Amino acid sequence: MNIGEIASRAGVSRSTVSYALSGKRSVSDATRKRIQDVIDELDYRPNAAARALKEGRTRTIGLVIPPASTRLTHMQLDFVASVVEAAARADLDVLLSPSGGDHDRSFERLLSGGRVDGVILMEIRLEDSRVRRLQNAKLPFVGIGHTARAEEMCWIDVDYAAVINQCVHHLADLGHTRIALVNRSVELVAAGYGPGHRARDGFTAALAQRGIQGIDLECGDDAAAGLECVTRLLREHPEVTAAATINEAALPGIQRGLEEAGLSVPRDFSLTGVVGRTWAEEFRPPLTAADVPAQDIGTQAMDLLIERIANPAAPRRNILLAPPVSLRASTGPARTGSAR
Amino acid sequence: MNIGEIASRAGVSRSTVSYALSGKRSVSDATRKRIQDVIDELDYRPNAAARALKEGRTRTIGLVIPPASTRLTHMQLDFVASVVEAAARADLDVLLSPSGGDHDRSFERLLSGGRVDGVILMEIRLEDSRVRRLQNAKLPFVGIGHTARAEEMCWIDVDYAAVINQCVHHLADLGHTRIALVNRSVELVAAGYGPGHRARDGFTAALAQRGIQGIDLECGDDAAAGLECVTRLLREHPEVTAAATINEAALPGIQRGLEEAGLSVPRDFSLTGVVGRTWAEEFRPPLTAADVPAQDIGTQAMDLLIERIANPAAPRRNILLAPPVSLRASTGPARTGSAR
DNA sequence: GCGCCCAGTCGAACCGATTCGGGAAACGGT
DNA sequence: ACCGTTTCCCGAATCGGTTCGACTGGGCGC
Repeated sequence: MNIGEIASRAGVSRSTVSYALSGKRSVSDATRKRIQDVIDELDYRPNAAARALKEGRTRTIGLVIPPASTRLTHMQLDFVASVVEAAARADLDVLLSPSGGDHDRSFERLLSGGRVDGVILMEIRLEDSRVRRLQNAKLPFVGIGHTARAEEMCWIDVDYAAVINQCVHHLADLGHTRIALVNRSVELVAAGYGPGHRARDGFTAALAQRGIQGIDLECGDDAAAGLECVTRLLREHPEVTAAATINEAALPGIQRGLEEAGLSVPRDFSLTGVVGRTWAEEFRPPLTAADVPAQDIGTQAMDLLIERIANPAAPRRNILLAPPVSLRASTGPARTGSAR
Repeated sequence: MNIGEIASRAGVSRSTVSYALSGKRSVSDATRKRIQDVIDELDYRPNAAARALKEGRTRTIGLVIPPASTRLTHMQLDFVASVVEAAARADLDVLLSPSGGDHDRSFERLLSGGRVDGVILMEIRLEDSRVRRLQNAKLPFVGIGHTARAEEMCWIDVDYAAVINQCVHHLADLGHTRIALVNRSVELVAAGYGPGHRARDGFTAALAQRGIQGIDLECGDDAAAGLECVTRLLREHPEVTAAATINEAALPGIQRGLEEAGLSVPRDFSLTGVVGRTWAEEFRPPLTAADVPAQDIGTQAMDLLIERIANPAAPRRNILLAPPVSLRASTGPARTGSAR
């Protein structure tokens, strides 16, 4: 059932049906009604592929998420949800592409013409071949995160350096002098994952500013790794009394590791994170954390993309967010003396 | 840049380029190489819309998720992730449609021709207009969950009745004689949400079998509602010593409510859930729960859909899973006497 | 009464691929 | 030398929409 079928049943030409539907030229009320009746009767819907082919756009955007093997964190999930919601508000559809590496067929398909009008890219590395490939394909895109050359693309990102810097200062204010940074996985950091590097920069800068010492740790992106990481930390560096982390997935494991070591948070050990507000509040105890406005980020990324699709030649805007640290129950004064 | 451009640069016809790419007819090695060189040089990719139009399929499936306003539970997220992963393995793309109600434009778009080859539907209600609309549109689909008439569609589902039944028997075995069921939200249950109704059925059946009494509660789908719900439960029914729930989103609130009431799990109060294994193990204390194999469900749903797309006339298969209850640390013997 | 404009409609071209029928050349067998 | 195959390639039709140019008739101003 196509537009020709509707046209012949309504006794008009195909173009008239098209104009009746789009309203781009006037059609008499009588004709419009006749056409609408036929459409309702047959439950006709225009073919999206044909329309996309002719119009040269699909009203669909691609969302590149971390590969399926890694579980999404709450924050990433909030990104995805808010992008999807923002897209729905703009009457756009979202095509999901789980791809991190260079050779993902799913990403490859995204690049082909007539598939999506634009792309939102997550989990960007400092050097990321996907950026160049999107540029080559002349596909408008926006990053949640950015590469080493900030000006080469349009993005919105969390200022991990500033955020971790604040966390360390907060812990130092509480009297902690030996602080650990629990980073993302060693593979990810080695691959040049931006937040990992920037968090480390903010960490070492803050340590220097306060004249204190820190331990810099990578940790796998799941609870088991968090448990193993914190256990090792407590064994090898018993002097450490606080940790700052950007690794949300490891937090439940860190929590359990402290518990198993007989340490109470925040009495014996202080912990800060970089997570969404809801999750920080559900954490036991509620987590002192930089509350990342994940919803806003997704929405704004979508806005940037829509703007970029409408006008690809416009200057590339960047948005850097440094959410303040919200004090909750997971940080407290450093224990004096050798309580442990 | 289209196939004609490639053809003229390589000095062949458009059809030859097409055959060189698809391999559906033989092309001489020399010609193929010439064409490939041009393609590599220009970084040509066939237009997906044109291909979809001609071939009559898109190699894309639609995934209907709960509307964006509701946060996905871990289990739902696992469904989504595993569907996406299974799709990627089959070289299919996934189009996300956040829609629950009857008038979602996003769902409406999914029904139009040339958009997706099939659909996976989540959060199905006992009477769900989307099922009929998909049938009318002659779009192959598979439900994760099912309607009141099991035979009208192809689905895979968790047997909530059996699972809750088992949970109640487990609690009764431990000596609990006053047990609560924490269901999903009152709106969802009123709207005929299947798992809500089936859980209640399994609950009342088990109570009758054991000759004990229960409290049947609806609870909103978030932590705040869980907190409020359990607080009310403890106030109005202080004799209750255990709860079974299918409401994953409420669990953190339930946990906090018990804590605030000074009750320790499982010493003073036992709790069972229906959640994914990973999350059950991360819960504090680890949750006695029916471990829903969410990954498998997503994968199998995808398999069912692929089968259904290949052969729409095949009989509609149904899969009902009743994962056994894994005993963890959140359930224990009922306290005797009036400990509270 | 004449010319003009506008609303309403149609026919045809076009978007960029796939695919079928057929033709030319090469090749092998007798 | 002739005929039948096979190999390789081309041209044209097709998928289902959108859109441009053109045509028709009615209303209006002068």
